[in-house]
Amino acid sequence: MRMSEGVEWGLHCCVTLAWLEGDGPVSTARLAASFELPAAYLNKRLQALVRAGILSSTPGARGGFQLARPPERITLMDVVAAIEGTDDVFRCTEIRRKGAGAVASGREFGRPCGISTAMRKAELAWRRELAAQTLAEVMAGTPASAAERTRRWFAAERTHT
Amino acid sequence: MRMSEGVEWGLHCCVTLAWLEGDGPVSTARLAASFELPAAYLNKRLQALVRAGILSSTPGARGGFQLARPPERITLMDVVAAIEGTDDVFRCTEIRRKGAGAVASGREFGRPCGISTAMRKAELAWRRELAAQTLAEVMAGTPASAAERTRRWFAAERTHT
DNA sequence: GAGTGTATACTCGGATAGAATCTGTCCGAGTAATTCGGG
DNA sequence: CCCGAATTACTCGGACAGATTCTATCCGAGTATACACTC
Repeated sequence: MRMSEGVEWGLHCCVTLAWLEGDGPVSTARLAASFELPAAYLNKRLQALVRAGILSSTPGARGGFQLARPPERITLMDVVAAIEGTDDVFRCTEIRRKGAGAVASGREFGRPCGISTAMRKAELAWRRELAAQTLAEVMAGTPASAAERTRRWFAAERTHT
Repeated sequence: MRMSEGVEWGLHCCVTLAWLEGDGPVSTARLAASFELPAAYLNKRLQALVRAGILSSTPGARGGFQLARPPERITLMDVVAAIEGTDDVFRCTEIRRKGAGAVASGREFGRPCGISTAMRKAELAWRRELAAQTLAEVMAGTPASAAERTRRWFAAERTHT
């Protein structure tokens, strides 16, 4: 079980877009170049973030992506849900009803099985923790030099293109 | 991202083995039949639980699997770790060092990136919750009729084979 | 200089292909209980 | 009745195949800007 790489990409791109706020939209190609990622594939993930309302995209020349709302109002849960989907990680397939359980009175299965609820409980703790952390808080924990360097890199890119 | 079905299988098998404690080892074939699962594949997962020290296996005729320790001392985390492995779900690939970050002073990357630590924090909450729940507690939440029915099913199997 | 048409630079979405992982099957080797045959 | 060999019923582990998901690429369509060209 592993989380898609797209989550890491999406989070880093959101942080970058936050640092570049006010410079107008940033194209997929430049974002991809800044992390050495495949542009077409990254674009698919950014589109998912747009559908989730985290980014906004502007088509046409000098178009691209920018944050749809301030980083204080974007949680890690938002980004993970947008890219990984909202399905439970543990999916109960109700094997308790098969075989030995097939002869049981249907009434016994009125409530979800204890295993399913226990797993869900742990998963909710994970989601709660993700929802408690905003992009702004994560950004606050990174050195200012990184933000500054990123801004310079994109400014340079813009001129010599 | 989804958890392997083997976790559900493993948990249900552990609960069943706990209910059948004292009846001696239970073979893969009978466990598989009781949930209508493919025996050979289930066996692989049970082996993983043995390697993790959760189950013990006895080879030879009338062999099979049984719990290696009481269900009070088996947590959901134990079972998940045995089957899914102990790798982090979110794996940081350090894309911050690529492209725009390549020119940065190496000193800036002394600490892990904020995104990585934030994701890890959420994951630890998940693991903590899994480790807090024992198999015995999960069993306590299931109706006694299910335990009784399971015991009867296995007793019947044993006689007419 | 204003208006128009064309080129350009993007996003968007689908189709598709390759790689990795998950699920499932099969077989040979090892081990212990059971059964059978000979003394 | 006892001992030993063959049979049986399991686990263990690897090799392998199919299905699903992840990663990646490509292309056509739509849209907005920039540029050039005409009047």
